[in-house]
Amino acid sequence: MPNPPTIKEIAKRLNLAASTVSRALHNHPRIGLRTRMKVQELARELQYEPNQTAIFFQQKKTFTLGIVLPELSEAFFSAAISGIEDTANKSNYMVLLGQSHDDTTREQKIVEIMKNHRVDGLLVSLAKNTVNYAHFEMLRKYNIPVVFFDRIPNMPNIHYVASNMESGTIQAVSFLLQRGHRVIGMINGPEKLIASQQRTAGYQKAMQLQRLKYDASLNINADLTKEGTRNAMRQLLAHKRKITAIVAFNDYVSQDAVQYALEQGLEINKDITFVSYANLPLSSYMAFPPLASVEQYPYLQGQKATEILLELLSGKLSPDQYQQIVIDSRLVIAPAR
Amino acid sequence: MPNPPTIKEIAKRLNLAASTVSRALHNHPRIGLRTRMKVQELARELQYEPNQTAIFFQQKKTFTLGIVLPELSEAFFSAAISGIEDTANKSNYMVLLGQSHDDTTREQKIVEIMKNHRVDGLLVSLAKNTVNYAHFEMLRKYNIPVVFFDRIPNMPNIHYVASNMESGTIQAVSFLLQRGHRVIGMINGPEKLIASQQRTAGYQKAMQLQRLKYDASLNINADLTKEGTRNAMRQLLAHKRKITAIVAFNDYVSQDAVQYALEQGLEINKDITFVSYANLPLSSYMAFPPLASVEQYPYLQGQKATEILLELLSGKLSPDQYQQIVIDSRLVIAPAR
DNA sequence: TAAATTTGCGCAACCGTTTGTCCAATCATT
DNA sequence: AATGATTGGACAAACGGTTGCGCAAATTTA
Repeated sequence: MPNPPTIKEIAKRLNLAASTVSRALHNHPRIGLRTRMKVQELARELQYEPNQTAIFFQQKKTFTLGIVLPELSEAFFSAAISGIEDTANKSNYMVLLGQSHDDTTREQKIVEIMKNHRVDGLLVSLAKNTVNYAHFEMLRKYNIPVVFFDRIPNMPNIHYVASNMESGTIQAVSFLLQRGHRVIGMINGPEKLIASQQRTAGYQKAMQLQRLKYDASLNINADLTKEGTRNAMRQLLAHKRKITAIVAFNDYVSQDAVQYALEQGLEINKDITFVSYANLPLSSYMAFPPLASVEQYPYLQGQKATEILLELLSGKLSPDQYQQIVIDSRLVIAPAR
Repeated sequence: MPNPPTIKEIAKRLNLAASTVSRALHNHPRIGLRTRMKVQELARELQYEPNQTAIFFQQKKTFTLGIVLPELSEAFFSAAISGIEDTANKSNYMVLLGQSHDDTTREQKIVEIMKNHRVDGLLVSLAKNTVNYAHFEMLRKYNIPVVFFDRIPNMPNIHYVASNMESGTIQAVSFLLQRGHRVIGMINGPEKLIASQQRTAGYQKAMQLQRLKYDASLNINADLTKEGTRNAMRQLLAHKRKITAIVAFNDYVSQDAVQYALEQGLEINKDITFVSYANLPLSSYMAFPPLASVEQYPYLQGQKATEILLELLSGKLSPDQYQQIVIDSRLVIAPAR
């Protein structure tokens, strides 16, 4: 009811200067033990709480991190944000959220609002179609550091954390080869995507490791839609060589592919085996989960990205020491069930 | 590079008082048109942006809403937060996020930090085990309004939005009755949960509508763990009456139950049929998705809750006009596949 | 033409906290 | 005992913007 107690209030009651009270509360050595105790006691008694907005204003700092990402309903991002939040909280930072819903315009607007809210820094995973990065460049002028994660811009001089699909893909293909599969199809993503290129590279290298020939016609670029996946499957199943295993771009694609295979009368894990990349946490509930899955460590990515941002903010890292962390993906074999 | 322009800066250049500039920028009628124009032009030229932290401080308002919920990786909540965010953004509010991970201690800490960050209001869905509400009561002292959603406290005089499981349950059971099922099992949640009681009530009413007798021994309270579900299934399948359909507490429970049924050699949708409550967006990828599912409208709940909070903040709603919105759940029949 | 209004803007206080500087009193040094 | 060093605290400005009030000039009214 009465206004929340302020430092001035405490100062007045104790016949001290506000500055003294402030210092006393911060255990400043220049303040005598006796007054320090008196101040702290009264503060406790009055349930004094520093007014953060005043501090933010005064310090030009809000202890708030802005997060811009496409879509929380995607498991990858909801895991990533947990990593972000946990890490931020440890350093007493809060997390301001904005979903772009994969819309560049929304993304721009969110960045603008967050800038106005004076977030100390930004963690960003790009909207699918964002190709113009002006709204991020602009932040340099305001000295707001940005760390990108997972979906990173094609731009030099940025901080980012991303996962490299190559390592996981090598492992995935090797896993299949080891199990005797020789003709392995790949339902890949759009060709321009770095993630697709990495998958291709992984496929090639895995074959090379076994001194086997890489057959590009087994590697199909699809568009990640259900129809696109079905078309890719059609192609693959019609291939002159008999395909016994398929590496799918992600779990969604994998499921669509499985469905198609079932329709064609194939028996999963017998006639044809699937390996995928983990986007889903619920694979244990899926009808035919992939036999193995490439883990991309979303939590870890969020964590790393946040750590970098925090170091940037604390000055431990200078803004032009561009951090570009690549987290190797890794194959995880599904537990038998 | 030079510090961002301030009102004072503009005032100095134009030989005006800061107050005049401020009013000019706000189109205050007492400021002459000519000076108003001059000010606005220079502001544009200098790319003046009001310092929000200064405004927050001065106005004692942050245009920030705190969201406390258990777990974003649960589809229900990630949908809810979309509703929250979209609604908040429309009114130029930002959203500060905190996950309790279903831990009451974390929940308390988050609320504390958010209070210190001076959020204008809070949207809360309780951690599973929270039974003490002191950390929310405390907010009244600070005049921070709270609107609960979905997981609401058992406490009078609060604002909340929740869904009523009764209506959906009536529809679910009726759906099964209509399809000829006469002995319908229910795997319910913990007895104390309001949501469980609503399910029971719905079950009873649906039977009553058809002048059928409600058999309590068909309605099992389980604990939502996999093991609990399996025990419930054991009981149900051992029931003296032959159960042909089951209403499961949610999709997770449903899947565990399906798994058990399969192990027992039952054929899904023939020997036994499942109906559930939608927590998962991915039912289309599940092996045996429930035949129908009760929709709880998470997006809508988030939206409604936010609207109430915003009205509370704008004064359109007085804090003691307790809003208690119940959204009826509704059965959604799964598309054939 | 004098009085009453209106118009347009400046002054100053204020929001709560932090921090650089200055001053007085106390203490130690020689 | 005079000087210097240390201690403990006060003063005031600053962060950027808002707002109540006052006041002069311009305008209208009687």
